[in-house]
Amino acid sequence: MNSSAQITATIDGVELSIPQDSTGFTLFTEKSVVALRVNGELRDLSYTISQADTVEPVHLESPDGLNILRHSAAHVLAQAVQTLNPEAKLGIGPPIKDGFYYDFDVDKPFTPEDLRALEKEMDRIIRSGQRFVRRVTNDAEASIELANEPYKIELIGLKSSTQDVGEASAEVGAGELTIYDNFDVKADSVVWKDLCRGPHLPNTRMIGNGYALTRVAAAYWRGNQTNKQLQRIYGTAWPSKEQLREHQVHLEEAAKRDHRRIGAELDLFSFPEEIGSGLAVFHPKGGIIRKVMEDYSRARHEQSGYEFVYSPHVTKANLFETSGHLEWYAEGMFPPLKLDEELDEEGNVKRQAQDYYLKPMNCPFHCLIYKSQNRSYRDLPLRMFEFGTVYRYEKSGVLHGITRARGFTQDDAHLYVARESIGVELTNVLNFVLDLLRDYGLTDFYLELSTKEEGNPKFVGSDEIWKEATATLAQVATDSGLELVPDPGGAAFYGPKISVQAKDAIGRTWQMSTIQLDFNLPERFDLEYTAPDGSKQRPVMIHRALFGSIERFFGVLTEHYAGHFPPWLSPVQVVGVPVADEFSSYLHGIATELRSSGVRIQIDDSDERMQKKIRNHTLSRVPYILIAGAEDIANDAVSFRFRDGSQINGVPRSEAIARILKDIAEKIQV
RNA sequence: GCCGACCUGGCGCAAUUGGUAGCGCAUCGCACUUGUAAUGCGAGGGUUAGGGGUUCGAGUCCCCUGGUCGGCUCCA
Repeated sequence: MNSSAQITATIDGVELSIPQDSTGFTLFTEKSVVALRVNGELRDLSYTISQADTVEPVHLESPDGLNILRHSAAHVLAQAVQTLNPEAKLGIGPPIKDGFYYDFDVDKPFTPEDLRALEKEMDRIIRSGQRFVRRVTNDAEASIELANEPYKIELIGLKSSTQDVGEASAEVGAGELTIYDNFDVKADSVVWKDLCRGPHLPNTRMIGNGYALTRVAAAYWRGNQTNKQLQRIYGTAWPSKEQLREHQVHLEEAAKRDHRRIGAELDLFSFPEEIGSGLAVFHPKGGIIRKVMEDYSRARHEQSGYEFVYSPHVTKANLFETSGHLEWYAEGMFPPLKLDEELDEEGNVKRQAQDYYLKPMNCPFHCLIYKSQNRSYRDLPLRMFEFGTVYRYEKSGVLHGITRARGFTQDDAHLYVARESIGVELTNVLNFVLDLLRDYGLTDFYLELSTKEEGNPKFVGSDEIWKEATATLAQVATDSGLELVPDPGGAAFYGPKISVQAKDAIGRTWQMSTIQLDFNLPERFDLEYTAPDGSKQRPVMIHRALFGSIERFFGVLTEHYAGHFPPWLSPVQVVGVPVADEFSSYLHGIATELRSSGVRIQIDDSDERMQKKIRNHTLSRVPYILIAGAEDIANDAVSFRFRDGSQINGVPRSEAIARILKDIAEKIQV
């Protein structure tokens, strides 16, 4: 056998001489390599290496590898759908976090039974070991070949017109237009094909059994509300069945922590249908948690130089005309109340109605407070804080328990600062925010910096001030030492912002606090202060919410702790369980002592058995159960039982009391 | 707002092809007086989210309204 000509390429970081017809298959024989990265581009394993290429293997377990796995699974799903329903038209089918989806235009929506049938068909396709074969085509040929796929034709058109194809980049992305053929070796023929940029796994068999179809939902074609709705099937896919199972366990864990479920279980809050969608009432237990949160927040704000203000829930339209909300936020507001209209006998308007609106935001009110007197540079920074209840007419489909509601209370503050002190003030605010979040038990953060989109005329304020403010925000963020993720173009039209993203106990990320600069409202309200040189200057406003909304933060904490609130937040901090009735007066004595220090303690002297009491109070997440019987009393002691079932027996009474008080005071989780 | 699924005593669930609402927990009463996750017995409680329709008959079928859930879109 002749040795073929050699070429030189960098393979996995090493420069090697390799046969000139080398492909990923010949270079990497480990089964875990599913694709290649050639000169930075993802390629199929079958890609032929050229002279001077830099080639790296893509392992199945890597982020790229997982995406390829999931993308290939999406293809198999689409093939299964068209096998079972040849009339189904293909939309797009990209990989997403943990899985994939594929959109279809079908006459009848899919049912859960359809999903089971589709999984069966997918299994068959996977087991049949079809090869994914890449084929380069062109607009004209592809259009003929895919004449029955109107959505794909549209994508081809978009690609050639170089429009932004958004999520559809998985199908037609940059570069050549390609089709992937599914080649069935046994049948010796192409059994299915899809317009796709690739790359794919070499073979359907590699998808294995670590996948599942999860749900169906409608989705607008190309994400545009004015387009037709397609039926979307979501799936999840993993390198192994075990990893799939792990993922499912994680979802179950998340479901167990769902604040809507825990809120009902622990009797924290509810959404009575009589009140209306997205409007919650807090029950006594939820009320305690909320009050403690608010009290602590107030105390901290007080220490940090904030002044407390209050504003009404309704206002005449005029205020929101000045602020601009009616111009650009009207659809997020409840419709106006029309007041004081008077008609004469003929029904003609004698006196025109006044429109009043429920406030969707507090800032305009605070601007009026600012304006209530002439301000000096000596007054700045002026920090106004309010637990301001706002009402927003969220679309019915977006409501989600207490984290996305129609009425909620923001821990809102507006800081009016001189331009030159923005940096100092922002640093203070960010430190304040992080410090307070840590007190509530969130410790894992990163920051997101949302900046102006260059060249977009919607942004108000001079380039100069944007530049300066953005640089200041970036500096402050960098100084915090936290990871900073840029969000270019994500700024509001009126100013850049930093948002704090917090990870919860099971690794989910929640957007928490936002710190937002505003060049717009000071302008609209014509806010001024007198500078040392006697000139009138315009302050900059910083909007800042720490919890975002108390309700939302409450929901996040509920999920973070899975209802096991730390003692300082627990509605009932201690329950005393006597072994028998005769011991309850001893526990009442301890309760009196604890209660005088503000501890929320109850003695359960109902006539249930003590085992039952322990079960009940454990299920209701009481941090400390104090048990006392003859033994304990003899030693002037008490026995602790914790939520996890662990216990410490015979703790001297004074020690027990000291421990409880200390844990509460230091906000320790138990 | 759009698509789909769903709504049965306080909570979680059940009720063959439409045949006239059951269970567990919780609640109340009685007994038991207990050492670490459910003591026993008994009782009360729903006309099936609200309204309309089809039918001899509707929790089951159809329509409208409200609400919930999963997505889409939205969350300056």
